[in-house]
Amino acid sequence: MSELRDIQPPVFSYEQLLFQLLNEIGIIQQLASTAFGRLLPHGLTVAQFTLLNHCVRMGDGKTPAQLAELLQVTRGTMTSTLARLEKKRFIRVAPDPIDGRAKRVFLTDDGRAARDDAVKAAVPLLSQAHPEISRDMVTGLLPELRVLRSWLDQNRLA
Amino acid sequence: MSELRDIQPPVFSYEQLLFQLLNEIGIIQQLASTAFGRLLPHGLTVAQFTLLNHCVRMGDGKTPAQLAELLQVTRGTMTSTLARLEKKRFIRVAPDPIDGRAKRVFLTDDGRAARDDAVKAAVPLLSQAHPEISRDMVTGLLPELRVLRSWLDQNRLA
DNA sequence: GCAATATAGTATGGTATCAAACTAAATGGG
DNA sequence: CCCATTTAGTTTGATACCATACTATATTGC
Repeated sequence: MSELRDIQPPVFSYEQLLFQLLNEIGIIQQLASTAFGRLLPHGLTVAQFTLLNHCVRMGDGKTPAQLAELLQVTRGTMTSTLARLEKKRFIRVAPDPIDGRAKRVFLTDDGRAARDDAVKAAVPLLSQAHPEISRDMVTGLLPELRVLRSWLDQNRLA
Repeated sequence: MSELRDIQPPVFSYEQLLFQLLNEIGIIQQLASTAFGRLLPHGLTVAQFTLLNHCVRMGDGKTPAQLAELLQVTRGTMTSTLARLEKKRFIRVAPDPIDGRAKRVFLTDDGRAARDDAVKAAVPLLSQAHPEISRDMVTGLLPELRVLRSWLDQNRLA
């Protein structure tokens, strides 16, 4: 049936495919983060949890500017998220003793506990994905998505 | 050097890996959509473009409820996006002749043109990803991410 | 030293988003 | 037929986010 002369050019251009990919990623993000947000305890939002989680896993004591950079949000957004977490007493913000412009962000015991609660609440949801989303699929996707993220990161097109 | 008894258990649990994956996806979404949003013409936002794009590609005349479902946002969000697009005269919203509760959403010529302009503006950005993000990588990722999206979609955990 | 520049953080205004509460219209079971 | 329930859409209040413009402190070049 199929002959050499029947080979068709790609139906989608590279740009169309990449656009579809980013679209798919956008919807996944939306679904995952609303589902996750719904089960977070202590009135935490996804953004707030992300910050607490970062401090637990990567260590606290960073400046707001560093956190904004690492979590890929603007400094204005970080100002707002930090203020909300501080009001909940989940973090403490202290002036930097050396640089008069800067501040330093520290976890409180309550913050650490809230983060642990949130992790506990999330595990059952994540577990449900198995076996439809296999471990191999996840480990296969991760490095490729890291390449994509890293490219976007470098070509910040700002 | 390496012996059978040296085989280690997985360093990360399935849940941790999946969480990392969703995290990566979240950051990619953030970076891509801010970059994309910056170059959209006619004061379009990503959400507004997404709606116009859907109407061009999948046909117009749908109800707000259908659009909300298809684009994975709440009806409240759709109400807001439709109002903004209507104010720009990029869509027209008409009452459904049969169902007195419903409305129908139609593209205007201006809306179609604005969407085309936006696509033209986006292509150079997407092209820049080549060859770091290969076509094969994109075509490889797409079906797997569709599986993930589809799982999230079905288990809406709502 | 000091003026120009860079960097840290904040404030403002606008869009997107959700959840929850609401109105109006359709549908279905006595 | 009518009341209860469902469905379509809107409104409100809150958070997140960006862009832009601003203040204050540091750094650098001369």
